[in-house]
Amino acid sequence: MNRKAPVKRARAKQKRLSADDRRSEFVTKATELFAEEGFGGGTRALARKLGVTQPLLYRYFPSKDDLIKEVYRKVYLEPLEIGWEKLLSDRSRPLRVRLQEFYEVYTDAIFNRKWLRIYLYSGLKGLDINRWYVGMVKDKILTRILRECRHDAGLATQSRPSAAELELAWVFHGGIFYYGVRKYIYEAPVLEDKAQMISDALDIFLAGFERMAESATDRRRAPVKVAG
Amino acid sequence: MNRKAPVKRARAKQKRLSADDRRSEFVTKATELFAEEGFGGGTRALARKLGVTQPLLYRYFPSKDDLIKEVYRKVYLEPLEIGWEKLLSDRSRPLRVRLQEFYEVYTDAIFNRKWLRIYLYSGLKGLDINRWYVGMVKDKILTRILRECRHDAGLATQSRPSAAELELAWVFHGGIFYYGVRKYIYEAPVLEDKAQMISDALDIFLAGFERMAESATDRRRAPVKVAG
DNA sequence: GGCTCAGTTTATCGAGCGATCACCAGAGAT
DNA sequence: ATCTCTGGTGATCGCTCGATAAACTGAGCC
Repeated sequence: MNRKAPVKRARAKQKRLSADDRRSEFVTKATELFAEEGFGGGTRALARKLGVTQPLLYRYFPSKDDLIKEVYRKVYLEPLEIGWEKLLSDRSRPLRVRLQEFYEVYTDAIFNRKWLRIYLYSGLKGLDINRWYVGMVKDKILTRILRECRHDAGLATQSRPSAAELELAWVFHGGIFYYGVRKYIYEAPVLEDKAQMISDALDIFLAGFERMAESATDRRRAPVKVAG
Repeated sequence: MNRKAPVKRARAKQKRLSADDRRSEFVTKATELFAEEGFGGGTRALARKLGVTQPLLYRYFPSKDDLIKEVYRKVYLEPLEIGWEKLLSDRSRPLRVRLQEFYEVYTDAIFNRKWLRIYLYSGLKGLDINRWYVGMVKDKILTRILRECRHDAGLATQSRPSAAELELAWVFHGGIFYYGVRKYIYEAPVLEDKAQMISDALDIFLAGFERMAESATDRRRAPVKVAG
């Protein structure tokens, strides 16, 4: 399977890669191309990026759509490699520190032009994988964060967070996410210190959570349909 | 200029609209089409939506690109019709109330599938008009909000907000914006009471601003490069 | 050397795209 | 009734797209 060093490396014009290498090269360059041009990017432009001809693509993928699916898989699964559970749930460390570190590594993983653009393009296509990712963020990140917050505040542990809590977490999460969009999609000037931005966002989120927890039963304004 | 009621209305197949009507019909339907399909949407599909033939488009627009520009103009200028300045700067009303109302009418204007999708598509194309809009949000909304916040907190009025303040406001604004994205782009379930979401986001933003104002000089964590 | 097999290219197809041009048709003025 | 002006159509051009089929080529094996 693994091609073993063909001895004569670095030829002038290296053609004839191993099947595995060529295939992953297609996926990599396709990710770059689609990130810039959208999924309307052409197979000929892609081939040009690899220095090969266009029909070669069809030796490795039955259709352009299959290539796109592979790009999705790679992009969406990449940032999941970090050990989220451990980071967020390790109660031997202060909550504040855990959250700070989690969002630093999470944004390290997704705050780049390639990831964000592919994510937005696929979101606009309304694909299932996008919905899956959003659900994953909700279940694996936000719900977990809220559980830790409740524990930290000495509140009863709920199996699922309330809708209001979840929305609070979403607005917090979305605010951080939008920082990446401003920087890498809109290319607008942002506060360069990302860790500081996260820290400030955390400050107000945690303060907001405490406040919500304190006034859980005696909300100043009319409560809506919040259960309990 | 103004076509005067052609008397015989409501024909079975109303062809032959006035030039003005047909032109704006093209823009309207093109907005819908491009919102769904992206700007790669075809001129034939557009013509089909109007019930006319494709070459007719070129009686009204020199090229597809010109049509797209018109769509941009319409979409980006639409939400600007609200009287922002008055809403935000009317100091006879409590700040909290002003902010709540502003974000309610602002999100009423932009939280719909058409606007958000066109906005994201054009943002991905990296067009000048998008940068212009982001700068406008910064100057006309966030800067103004921060000025009112500083006034409300009894702080000295600055000509321009600090980078940290601005980032705080951006994260807040982005969090609200992302609510719209979740609802209309990702079509994910959201807390349906939009006003409540805004209210909660405002709570934590205002609390965060106060906190930042209080501890402006004696930050608990190591200050970074914040001026002053 | 000659065979084989896998990676690559050349040539090409049919469909769809944006755009152009000559022509058509119907309402209003005369 | 006829003319005219203009909104609208039919046919088509050149190009690019995704995809296919057949031919080519070079490394490994006998």
